[in-house]
Amino acid sequence: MKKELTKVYDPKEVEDKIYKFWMDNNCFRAEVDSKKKPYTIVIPPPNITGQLHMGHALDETLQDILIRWKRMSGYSALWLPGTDHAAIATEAKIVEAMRKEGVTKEDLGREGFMERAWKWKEQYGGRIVEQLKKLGSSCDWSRERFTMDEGCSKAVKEVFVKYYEKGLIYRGERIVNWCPHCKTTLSDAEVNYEDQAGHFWHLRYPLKDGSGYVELATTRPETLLGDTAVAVNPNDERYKDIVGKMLVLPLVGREIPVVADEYVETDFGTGVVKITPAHDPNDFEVGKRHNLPIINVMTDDAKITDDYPAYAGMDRYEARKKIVEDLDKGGFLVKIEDYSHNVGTCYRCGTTVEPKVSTQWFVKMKPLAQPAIAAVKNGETKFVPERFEKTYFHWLENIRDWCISRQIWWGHQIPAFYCDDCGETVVTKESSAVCPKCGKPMRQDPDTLDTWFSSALWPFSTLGWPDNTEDLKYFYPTNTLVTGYDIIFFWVIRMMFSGIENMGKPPFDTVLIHGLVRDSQGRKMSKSLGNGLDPLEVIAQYGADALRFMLATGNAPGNDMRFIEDKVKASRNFANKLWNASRFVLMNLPEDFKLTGLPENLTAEDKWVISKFNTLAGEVNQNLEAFELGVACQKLYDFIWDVYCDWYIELTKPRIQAGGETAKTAQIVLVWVMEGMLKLLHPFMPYITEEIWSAVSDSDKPVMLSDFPVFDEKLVYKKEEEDFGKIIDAIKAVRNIRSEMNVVPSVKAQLFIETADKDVFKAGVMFFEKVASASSVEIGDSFDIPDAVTAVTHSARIFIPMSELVDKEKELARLNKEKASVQKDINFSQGKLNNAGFMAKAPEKQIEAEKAKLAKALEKMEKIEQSIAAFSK
RNA sequence: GGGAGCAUAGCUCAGCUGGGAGAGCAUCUGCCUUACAAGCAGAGGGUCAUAGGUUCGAGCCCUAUUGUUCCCACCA
Repeated sequence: MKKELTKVYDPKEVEDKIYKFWMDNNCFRAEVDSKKKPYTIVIPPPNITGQLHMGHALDETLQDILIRWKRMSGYSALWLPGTDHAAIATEAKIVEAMRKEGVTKEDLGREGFMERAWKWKEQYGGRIVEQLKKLGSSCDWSRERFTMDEGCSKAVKEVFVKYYEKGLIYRGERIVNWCPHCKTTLSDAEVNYEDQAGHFWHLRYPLKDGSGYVELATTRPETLLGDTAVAVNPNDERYKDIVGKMLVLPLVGREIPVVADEYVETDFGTGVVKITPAHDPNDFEVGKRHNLPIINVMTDDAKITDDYPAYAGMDRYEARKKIVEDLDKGGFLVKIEDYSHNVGTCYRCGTTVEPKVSTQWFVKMKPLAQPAIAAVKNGETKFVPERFEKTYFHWLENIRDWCISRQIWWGHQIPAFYCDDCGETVVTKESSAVCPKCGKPMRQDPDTLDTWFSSALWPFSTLGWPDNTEDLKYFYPTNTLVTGYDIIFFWVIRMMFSGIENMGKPPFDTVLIHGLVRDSQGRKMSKSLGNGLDPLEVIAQYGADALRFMLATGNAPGNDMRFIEDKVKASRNFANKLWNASRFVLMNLPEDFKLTGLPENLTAEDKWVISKFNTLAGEVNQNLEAFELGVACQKLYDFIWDVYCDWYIELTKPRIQAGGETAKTAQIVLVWVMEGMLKLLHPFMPYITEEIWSAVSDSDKPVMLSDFPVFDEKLVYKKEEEDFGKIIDAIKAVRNIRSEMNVVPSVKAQLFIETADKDVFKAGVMFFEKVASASSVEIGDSFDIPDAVTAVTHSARIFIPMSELVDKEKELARLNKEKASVQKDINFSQGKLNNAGFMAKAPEKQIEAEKAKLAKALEKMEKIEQSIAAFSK
């Protein structure tokens, strides 16, 4: 029944096969099951345009670890997958592809374009999904969703209409962020600010009455065309007299007033600001306060309009050059300074954003933000790590209305209809509308919604909302949202208020935030730097388990991490180690072996390893509960490598050789602990654990559906752990001395163990022979062996008679050095125990531990002194 | 201008609610010991950025400083 495993673990041979096995057996499917508690994660839907990158790999790994753990812990665990239509990004990609064929959007028309876009989606939208599978992601693919599928679209319309009716969505003329390249508006979150080197042009505008000039400075001289005022601070004595006077706008000749506004800072520049309400957010506000006209001077692609023939058709930067030239010629240019300032750019294409006044749809944020703030304040939803709550609060407390209309076609078309005759507006879930006033068919708003409008609904739209489905009732609110700190603004916040507003409950109880995966030098991975590492290539080389384990290990929540190939190698080696351990176990089992349970006749080392395993199980659960996945990884690594492989397996070798009952027991414990390790490790390394499980376990269930081990009071063997620790200490002491003396393992030596724990050590004799190179072992109350080296532990003195190798002086020096070290320990412990403050205030447990330490040290000291005395004779 | 993170072994990083500092890699010394050389056994290496403070006790808590990274913000 047990099958042979190859000598080296080859992930390529295993991964696809195992994934198919899981899929074929419907292992990822989560059912609505009233007998179980639900545990839900919705995937941050990757863009259909996307390629899997390391950020995804980290994100998916963390989610898969959690979902597999919960699934094994008896929850009905749903990991709901899907993709995002990524409005602007996708449209840009399609348009680009069309451009290469010489086709434009206009050529195809809206319907033709959409048809093409859907085709593109069918062709490429599944690619990222297939890539996710390579990681081992245990998503319930039967529930896969897409932000533009029928259900999500229905949810979007429902929400839009509801918000509109509640006054939470409105249409209005505002200044918005406009990308002249993508030719669409952007939300505030989609604008990146970067410091750019520029100039400060000092200009002067003549007073109409000819009494002189006003000097001001600007970073954007081309906006002069749209100036409708000049502003000064009302308290600025210098300009008191000219407030209310008229100026003549250079080059244009328009007459504009000087207004007084608090917004102007007296001590910046000349204390005079030109006001261009159509092309600057602040100026727009000033304009509103002073009832200034709004003059748009640019087209959608940021060229000067035909209203200014001298500059018409010029790009804004060309126009800037020309205008400065003309100003200079006209004597309006005073000076040019170098200046660096913050410029908003499009998050997608990097083009400098042009603030622009236009009529758009907005979500009123204040009423939505308040409950979202409250939900985190009162602990309904918590962030891990907690510090990200500050970011969350700060953003929500300062939020402005959300511009949601986009001038592109790929997305959810805004469900608003206009009557071209009477101007009536109707917002409806229906796909067409007739004007309630004039009875004529209405025209739908051509704009589409911000892509985040639909992702905001993801935690409930994917569960069937607005229908009250079984899924929705059972799985909502979801539990853990796992995402990078870089999209808290875009997504987490919007899901929070959407969930609260539409479902009455926040969409998740925990937001687990992770950092970025950087390259080995700490730089952000990016296409332009070409330093991105393809997770699929890493998987091909080292295996998905190795990549996952590397990403999960040593990564604290919220912190960035570097991708270091050596770490992947270390994880790969770990997988191989486990693989070989399982090979050892398998090749030492009888044909008819069947694991039934732990037998009565466990030895000290059996109980030692079982007890340690039990501790591990408890800790791993605790760590996962606290989202300390990296710590859990480390503990698993240490146990499997050090405790199980380096110690326990070695200890079973002499027993298996001996045969009989002790061999049988060893075999059972080997398999029992192995199965437990496979279960504990499975969420982290799903493939290899499943593969080994299929060879080792008699269970008819895959390991991914087995029960996750938990701490078990019955498996605590304190006494045996301690006893066996004495043997380990002694073995280490012997090895240490032999190694220091450069004695090769093939040279065996007699050991005489002087100890009060004779029974404990008697049980360990074969181990000294096997792993401490002993030719024979004698145990007694006291020995007197001249010219022997002594290894000393707190529980034993071990004589190693190797007179030909012993250098008396060196040996004395070694013993004295050890004595000094133990003396230090004694002093330290005594110092503490003699400290009245410590004795009075430290917890009882701490004091007991200190006393125990001191006792051990004193025992050891006594033995060292005996050895020194004997040796000095 | 506001806010946050980070600073621990040569390198990359862990270190949970404060109880004598850990891992991987690298270095050094031995070992092909029939699961594994992607391995085994040992060793060396840290004033936990600096200065104060709280505490019986500080890598961990508080304050300041320095360096560094990032986020937010309408100074034209």
